[in-house]
Amino acid sequence: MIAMDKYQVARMLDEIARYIQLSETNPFKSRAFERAARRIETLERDVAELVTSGDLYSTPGIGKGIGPVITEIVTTGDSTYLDELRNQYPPGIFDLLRIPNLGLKKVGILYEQLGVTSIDELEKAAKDNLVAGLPGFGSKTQQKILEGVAFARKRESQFLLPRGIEAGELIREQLAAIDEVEDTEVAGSVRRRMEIIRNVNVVVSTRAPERVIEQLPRFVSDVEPIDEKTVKGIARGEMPVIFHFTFPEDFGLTVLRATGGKEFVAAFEAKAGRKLKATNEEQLFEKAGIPFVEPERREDAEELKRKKRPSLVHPSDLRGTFHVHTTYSDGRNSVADMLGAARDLGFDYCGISDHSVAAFYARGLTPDQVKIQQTEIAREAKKVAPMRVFRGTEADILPDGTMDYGEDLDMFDFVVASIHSRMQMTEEEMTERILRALDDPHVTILGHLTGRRLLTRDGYRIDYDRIFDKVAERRVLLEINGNPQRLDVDWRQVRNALDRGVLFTINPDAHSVKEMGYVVSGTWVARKAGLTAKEIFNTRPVDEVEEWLKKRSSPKSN
DNA sequence: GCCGTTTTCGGCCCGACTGTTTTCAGTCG
Repeated sequence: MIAMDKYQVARMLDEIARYIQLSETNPFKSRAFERAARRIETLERDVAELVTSGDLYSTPGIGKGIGPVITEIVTTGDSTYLDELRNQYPPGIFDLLRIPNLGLKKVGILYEQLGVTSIDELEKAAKDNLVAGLPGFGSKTQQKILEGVAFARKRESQFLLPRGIEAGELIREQLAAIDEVEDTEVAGSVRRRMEIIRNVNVVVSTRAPERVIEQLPRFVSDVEPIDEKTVKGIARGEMPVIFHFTFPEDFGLTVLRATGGKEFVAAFEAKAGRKLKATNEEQLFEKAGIPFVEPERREDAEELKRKKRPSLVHPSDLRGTFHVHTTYSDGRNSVADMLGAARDLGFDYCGISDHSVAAFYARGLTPDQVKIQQTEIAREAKKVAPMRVFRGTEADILPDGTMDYGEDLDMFDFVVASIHSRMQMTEEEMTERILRALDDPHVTILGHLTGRRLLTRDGYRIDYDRIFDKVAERRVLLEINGNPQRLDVDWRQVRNALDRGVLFTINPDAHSVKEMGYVVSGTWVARKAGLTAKEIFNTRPVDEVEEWLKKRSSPKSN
């Protein structure tokens, strides 16, 4: 028996489902595989044991078609069915899904009829006017495809921050193992924790740069010099890495310059007055007589003008969090697993909030299902005591601004109000919609303010001033959504919100145990905006939080 | 492909939007 965990099995079933969608006209066959994947994924027992015990076929959604596929995967680690499907299509066919409004059906047609297997080939076909004549396609679709190709190309040179952090730290470790390297630092936009980056900057302190440069091809490809102190390379075939070489006595200044931003560095150097020798940045600031400025606060020179430096919020300040999904809706892990993850983070409290019934696509819960979940939460809460557990929901703000669940929201300790539908309203309509939701006394937290998906789609347009004023007036918490694809609210808007009296909460919007770590990415936003612990609700002690939530859920106080 | 006190075939399936159609298919959240 090969050791396959349930997630590996589910991934293979999902891949089969995608291939079926490409080729089959019957949408229900692919959906059956997806359903089976979800079933396996949310299994409370070992998938291998399910197979050996013979209970596989009494599992809902698994019959004589999918059952043997799962059995083969679990016993051999492979699927001949999946291999056949893979052989029918070119590798990389799913790359085409990066074009907006291209789904599996259209990709299937493009491949079958025109032999299109890549974005380049798609662009050529569209330019040759071959796409417009296909069934289900027309001239507008062809035009949109060309726009989509341009969109995807632009995105190819941009990356979400975690990719840069991972690449930078890996290279840093590898460099540190070289004898001639005395010190290293990841700098640039990665160190400033910009949400979207174009490259990774690494500063290398050494007496023998040429000896280090010789070894760079071990970590990156396409190594080429930019100038005598700077070398460029490509990590993992996609991420540009810029190496800044320096002697140890100039390490401090080189790190500062390579970290940026331009405006900050210029103001710093003007203030320092001369080129300072320093083996690290702290020493550099000290010699310049300038209190240290955290890298996140260096987008402009404002911080240099300030007399007092705020102590930026740190992940260790967080004592708990809200907005955590479970297998009851679209999360990948059980209530017990998610609470365990919160406890492992050292939290004193955790709020569970699955989707509401209107979020059909995310398997939102009916009120009856909520009752069942709350019974389970109560049971699991005992096991993680003294950590406290709050029973919440991420309820949809409906298009008219009323809240999903209506008066049934009384069932919850807290309510995250979010928009998941009808996102193309005008700014005025969207603002009114959110303002109305904020007037509902059940609402505790306003979730992912703009609904943006970084590198994928812009958020909906809203009147920030009016919404922040209402959030403050209603004493609703404004979520800082820590999912690196969202990081919503944008850090550039935070100061405005703060000035209007808004209180924040850093939430992971976790859909798995691993994503509980998104509370850390949430602090990136807070820190870039200059927030301290006192402006973040979930740095408060659990008794205070419980009291606050109780007050909010009794309508009289509102 | 799965399912069935409406059981072996026909239904499964939310709702808005877009572009393609001339009544609907594909995409998205």
